[in-house]
Amino acid sequence: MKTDCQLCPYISTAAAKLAGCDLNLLSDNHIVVSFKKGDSIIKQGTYSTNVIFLRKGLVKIHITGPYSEQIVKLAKPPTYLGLPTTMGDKINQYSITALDDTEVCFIDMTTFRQLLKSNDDFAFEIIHSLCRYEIESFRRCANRIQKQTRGNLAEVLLDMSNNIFNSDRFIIPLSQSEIGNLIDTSRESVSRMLSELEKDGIILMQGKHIEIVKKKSLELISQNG
Amino acid sequence: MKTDCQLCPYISTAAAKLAGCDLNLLSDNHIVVSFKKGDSIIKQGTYSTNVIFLRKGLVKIHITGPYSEQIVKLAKPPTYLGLPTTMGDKINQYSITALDDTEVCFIDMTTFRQLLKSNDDFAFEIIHSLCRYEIESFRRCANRIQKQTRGNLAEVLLDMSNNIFNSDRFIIPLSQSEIGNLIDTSRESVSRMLSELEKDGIILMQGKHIEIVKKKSLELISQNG
DNA sequence: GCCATTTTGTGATTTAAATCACAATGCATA
DNA sequence: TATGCATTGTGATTTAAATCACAAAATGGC
Repeated sequence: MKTDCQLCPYISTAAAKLAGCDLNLLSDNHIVVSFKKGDSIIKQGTYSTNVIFLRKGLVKIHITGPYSEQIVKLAKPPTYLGLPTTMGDKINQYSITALDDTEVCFIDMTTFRQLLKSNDDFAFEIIHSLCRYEIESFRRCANRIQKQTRGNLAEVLLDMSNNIFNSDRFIIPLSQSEIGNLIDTSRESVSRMLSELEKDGIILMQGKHIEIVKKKSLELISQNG
Repeated sequence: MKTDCQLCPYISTAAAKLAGCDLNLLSDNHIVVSFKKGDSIIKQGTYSTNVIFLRKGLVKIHITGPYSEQIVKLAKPPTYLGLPTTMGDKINQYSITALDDTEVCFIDMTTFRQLLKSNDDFAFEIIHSLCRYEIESFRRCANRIQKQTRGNLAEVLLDMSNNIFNSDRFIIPLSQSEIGNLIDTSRESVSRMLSELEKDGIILMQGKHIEIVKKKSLELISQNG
């Protein structure tokens, strides 16, 4: 399905810098695709010539580690995905899987490069966001390594609440195994710690439904360990 | 000290894409500065309006974590440093410290942006390298988390041998505490494991001088442990 | 060359969290 | 609605590695 990018409510900061014919070029050279929860959007090791723009939904980025699959981070709209792949050797260096019903634009790489060439502001925005990702990833790594499991779990819950769902009540989009994988701990530990948090009245859980009751306490745990 | 970038033996892949007057612009708007081992090149939290090009030497990038200073990675020439800072809010988001006598170019941010504008290939090279950094950082994080200490230590030694010094004999540019910090383990564990590796005849150590004797074994440990 | 400071080596003890084991619950779909 | 598979909860045990404690070396400045 082609769409007119002029009218797109999900248009990215970078694409917003594109005017007239550049935007038409983008309109003419992309396809919107829907994915259902659990669907694989890109798969590590496969070939790709598209940049992906995540316009709606939620995804996880995961990579094959020395022993097992490792979730690197969650990504929410609006964001470009798969840039490293298309810029480099065209082989996907990581996988992206939908955690929820998701819509993405597949943008032809040649088009994308053309836009970078013809529009400095667009290029600058892309560089800007890549730089932000780098800092985020430094920070995330330092946190995960230095904090204990309790702190990391608290941080993930806060991240979901503050940045992804913008609400204190939401449905956790990951299984406990996946959370464990994301914060580098075992499924059992996640289970135990969620129980503890509930026992302490900090959160309320009902299946995957969660409510953060004492956000301040959770923030303290996130900061102190 | 200003230098003519035309003649620079350390010119970056990106800058190599610049022709004539663009290269003169770069020549006129940068300063080469030398740092001695241990000197701080940029310090987290301070203000900066320069991009840094690492032309000679070796540096560590480190960030203030929730508990302690964390070494994120080592960087060797040729590479740009501090891009995220200058692209974003101008406050350094991490520190860079020389591990050896080092030479860097301070490039004025306005100049750098101008080059990005006027030369697509330059911009594309920058984007390309930022993408590579992102993938590397995903990979590094997955490795550190999944491997046990032995494996991570082996990997760092191999990285130094293969990518930094291009030799099986070199002088370790970090203290054991710093290595511990880099691979997320304690100083004592690093000491113990280096001793073990030596006892097993895999490496030979004399102070900070190290020789990798059985590289194959070290690679096996890096992969499996 | 001497002294202070930093770095390293190694044993003993503690600890956070993994792993194992198994039951219970939820969920999807045939 | 029944059947099977994936997810979750919780106790018991094991384990890798941190921490503590102290001595020995090495390094650097004066």
